[in-house]
Amino acid sequence: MTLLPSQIIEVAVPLPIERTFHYLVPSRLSEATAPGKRVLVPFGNRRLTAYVLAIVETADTTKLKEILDVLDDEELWTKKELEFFRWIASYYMHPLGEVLRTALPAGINLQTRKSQGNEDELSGGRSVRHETWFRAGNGTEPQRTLGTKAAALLEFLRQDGVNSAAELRRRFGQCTPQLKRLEELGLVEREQREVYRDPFRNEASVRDIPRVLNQHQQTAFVQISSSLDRHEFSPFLLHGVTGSGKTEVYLQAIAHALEQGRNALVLVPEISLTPQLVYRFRARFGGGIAILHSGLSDGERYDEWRRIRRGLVRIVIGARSAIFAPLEQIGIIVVDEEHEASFKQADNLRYNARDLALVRGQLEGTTVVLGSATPLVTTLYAVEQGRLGLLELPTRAGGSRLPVVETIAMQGIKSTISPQLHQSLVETVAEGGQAIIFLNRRGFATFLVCGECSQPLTCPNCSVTLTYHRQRRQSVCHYCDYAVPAPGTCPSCGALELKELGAGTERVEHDLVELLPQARILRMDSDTTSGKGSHNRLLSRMADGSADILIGTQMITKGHDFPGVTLVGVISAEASLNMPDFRSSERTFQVLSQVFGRAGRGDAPGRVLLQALNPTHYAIQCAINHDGAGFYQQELEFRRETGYPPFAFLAAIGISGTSEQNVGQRSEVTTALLLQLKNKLKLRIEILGPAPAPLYRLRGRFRRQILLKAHSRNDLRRLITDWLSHRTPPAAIREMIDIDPVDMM
DNA sequence: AGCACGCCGACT
DNA sequence: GTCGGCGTGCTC
Repeated sequence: MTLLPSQIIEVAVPLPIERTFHYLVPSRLSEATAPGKRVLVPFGNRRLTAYVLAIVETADTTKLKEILDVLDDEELWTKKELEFFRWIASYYMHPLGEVLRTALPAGINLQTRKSQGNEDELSGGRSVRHETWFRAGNGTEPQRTLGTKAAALLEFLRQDGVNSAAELRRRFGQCTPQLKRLEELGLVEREQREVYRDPFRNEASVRDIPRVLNQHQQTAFVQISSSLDRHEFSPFLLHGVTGSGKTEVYLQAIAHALEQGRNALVLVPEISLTPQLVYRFRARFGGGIAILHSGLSDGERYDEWRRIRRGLVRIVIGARSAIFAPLEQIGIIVVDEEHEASFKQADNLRYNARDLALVRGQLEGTTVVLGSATPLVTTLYAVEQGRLGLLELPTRAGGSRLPVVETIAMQGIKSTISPQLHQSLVETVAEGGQAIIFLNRRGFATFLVCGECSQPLTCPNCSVTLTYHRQRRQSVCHYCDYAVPAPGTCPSCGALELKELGAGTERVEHDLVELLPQARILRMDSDTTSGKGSHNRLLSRMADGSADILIGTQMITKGHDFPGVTLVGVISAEASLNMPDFRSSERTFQVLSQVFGRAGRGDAPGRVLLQALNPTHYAIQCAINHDGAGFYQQELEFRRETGYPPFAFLAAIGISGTSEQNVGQRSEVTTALLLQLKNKLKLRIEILGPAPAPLYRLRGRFRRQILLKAHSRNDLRRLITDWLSHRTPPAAIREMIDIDPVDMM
């Protein structure tokens, strides 16, 4: 008797372990086993889901265990997709098993549980919903035993073919006994079909036809479609001012890909905020669209995933995680508003979907379109370097003008609302118009700024502005609890006058209620939109004219248009410049540009009043003058001088401890390590924030970020690999962000 | 991530 | 004399 050599497979487990593992496949399962499927494996004294990566030829067979089961009938991923996930795992230094788990819809995995004794049970694993369908069978009809309802049912099934139980019930009322009887007689047959829970089940769709493109749109479209015809990786930046008709270009480019028999993947920042975009896609293309976003239930998400996997979907629209959608034959990947920070996943696997779109596009040989009115500095640099093609839409499709922005220097003005803005608000409300007040700070808090040199009081440890607590007469750092008594003089220039600045939305609301007691005022920020649907409720109150003034944070710059708004006020436009982030000027420029774009959307150009203590910063000036080119030029100059991206590579490394008690110890180890690395590798190391004590308690899990900067990708990689191979490495050092993968192409 | 093994303080 | 803290190491 010859013993067949057992099949050996390589698997990844969804645990923070870098290694992969080998298992034996018993012959009864060898047929069913394939790369891209999940298997149930014994692991330690547990059992868990593992992902089959490959069938391997040789391995040390001595201490291998056998897999227990194969969990999928069909492969979850293709070879190409597995390659993509391997790339991600290596690039973000994240265990492959965890990458694969995050790429899967929630709830699909079998949970790990104890396996002592025999009553241990498998939990988890999303159920597939089944529905019963009936068709006419070929049994012979008995005389007179069929009731009228049964006869009618049979007749209907013979005429109409296969029908679902739900449909039959809708037509014939309660008919289960009759169907059962017919089935016994062999006159009907029953089958089980999978149902896909459709989140749009109840939405009627209106047809939408392609619009005539203007000259710029046409040029962009021609370039994209000819790149589609070439069937190779070609990345573009679609740089179009607000209202320039980027969406129409996407739609027609996607239509072209569909004509080629290829599919389209569309990434949007926050899909719940862009219902009109989804609506337009559905109106244009009808069915065959899958929508993936956070509002879906686990079941719906799983169903959409399966529809995509089975090729029932031609277009996938979704937020960042949609980059993992199991769509095959992709012709085009669109990343709308590519500059948006929400494309970054901020925990666990810290990927940037915008970057991954380029990587996937390269792996699959597709066209990639990054669209934005205010692209990332990095993106424009890539254009400059010839790594991205540039498509420009410099004019608004409707021909409306960008608004004229008036600046109000706040030097010497005590209140949060300047007299000019106050006056304009009074007039606007009196004329029955609406106004938006924008500021990028929540709450009531203030900080101290020198009236002479405009330097804010900052924390010596964390370089964030200190929050001024009026009652305590203290300035406090909300990161590290550093506190100083409110000083009488400016620490940088010695001037005597320090003023309170940086009022939040709450404070502005409070002040406006006092200034305009008659006006109906709304506030929209993350504090007022936490409830489900509250976001839409606020927006509709603005839309139907039952509010006069909307105060809000960045949130109001996204999603809905406000056609009734004739006045936009910007409070402390420079506040976001004080963030401890090398991109603070980039963010400021982007946000202000968006706010201004919002102002000019209606028929009238709209009026913008911009309040700032010191509006001379180039980010503010360029936004005011709608001078994108000027901003990018100056910003690149600044980046070059300071050695920030795109001229250097950055990684943020998180060190996490498991409990509050060992935090102190861990952070000491960490600091020592950091100093070693700094000296040994001559790397610049910037600490973004010292262990923020209040955060330990908040999160139960300590996390501290350290920004590592290297002058080449290899330096950075070596640095982190060295660190990881250190004898006693701090746990979980595997978070890399902000490395632009375009540079790899 | 779990979970076992292993070594030092206050308790039935 | 034990119970139990978390530090360290391993999982095919």
